[in-house]
Amino acid sequence: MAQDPEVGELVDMLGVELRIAQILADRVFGKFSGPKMPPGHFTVLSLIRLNPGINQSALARCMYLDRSTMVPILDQFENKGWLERRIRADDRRAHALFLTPDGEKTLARAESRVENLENRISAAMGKRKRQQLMDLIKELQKTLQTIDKAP
Amino acid sequence: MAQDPEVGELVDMLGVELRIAQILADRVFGKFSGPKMPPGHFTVLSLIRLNPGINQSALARCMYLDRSTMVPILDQFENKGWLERRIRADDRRAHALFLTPDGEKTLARAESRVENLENRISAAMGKRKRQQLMDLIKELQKTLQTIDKAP
DNA sequence: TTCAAATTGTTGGATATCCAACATATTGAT
DNA sequence: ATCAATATGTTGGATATCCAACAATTTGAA
Repeated sequence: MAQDPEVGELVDMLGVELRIAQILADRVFGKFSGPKMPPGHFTVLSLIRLNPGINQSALARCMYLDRSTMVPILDQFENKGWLERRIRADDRRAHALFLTPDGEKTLARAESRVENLENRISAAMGKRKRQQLMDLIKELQKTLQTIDKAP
Repeated sequence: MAQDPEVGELVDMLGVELRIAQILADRVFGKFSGPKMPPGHFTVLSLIRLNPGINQSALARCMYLDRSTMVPILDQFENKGWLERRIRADDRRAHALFLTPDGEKTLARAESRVENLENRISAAMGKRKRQQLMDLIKELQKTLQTIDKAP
């Protein structure tokens, strides 16, 4: 069978390479975290633990997702008993989010697998390069936000 | 209003940052390429131009998408008159893909907008850093593939 | 104070993606 | 030469995501 062409040699776009890297990262992450914990879901739990009482809109904003996307994710988590939605006394529109002990436990388990994965990446690429990549991705994020705001 | 927390300071995961960078890249790309040309679509046209006669499965593989995902995209493009599917004489299962002159023109127009965007990124980050980022993303891709194959 | 504007969570409709299953066609092992 | 295994394109069902619209609530300006 003839080899497939490699997109990387054909198209010089950061967006294209980012997409492929993310597909691969999600795939590998799935194997490490078990099939029950997609990567976005892990982030949701982490953010709630680190910002107890955060509301749904703020959570969506800091993950760059739509408010409405968060609803079914949180429904699932509530059904599994991983979090609680409490209506805030000072703003009865908003739901304050808190992890339950079960949610904490689930997050902790997933977290150790994630660390395991990041360690393997560090081992393969070198800690220094991994950090360099992380820094450059964040710089790209800032650059893109600037371009986005200034049309 | 209180500021939203920043996910970057809370979770140290390449996958999370990749996802955010890609969301921002897609958003900015949309403004540059017009609403009619999502980023994945641009890649499809590029790949067909650079590999005339490529079949749908090979195209999907080198974009890391499922075969079935390609079908509606190619349907759209065929309806717009941007490409042709020709059944191959030597393998009557496969459809060989070719751009029409209209497809070539559409791709060329999108391409110049993409270059424009990549140039703005280079200008903001510096050519050198942009290239460094590109190289590191590709290295991460290879690393993830290695980890994926060796469980 | 009042009332228009903005915010929050939600629903419904659209699109993109995956996976499993299928018919057709090709390949390869025996 | 046969026939099981594989590859191709497609469909249908599931999930994730976006956007637009909505009711309830809060905020802010006149």
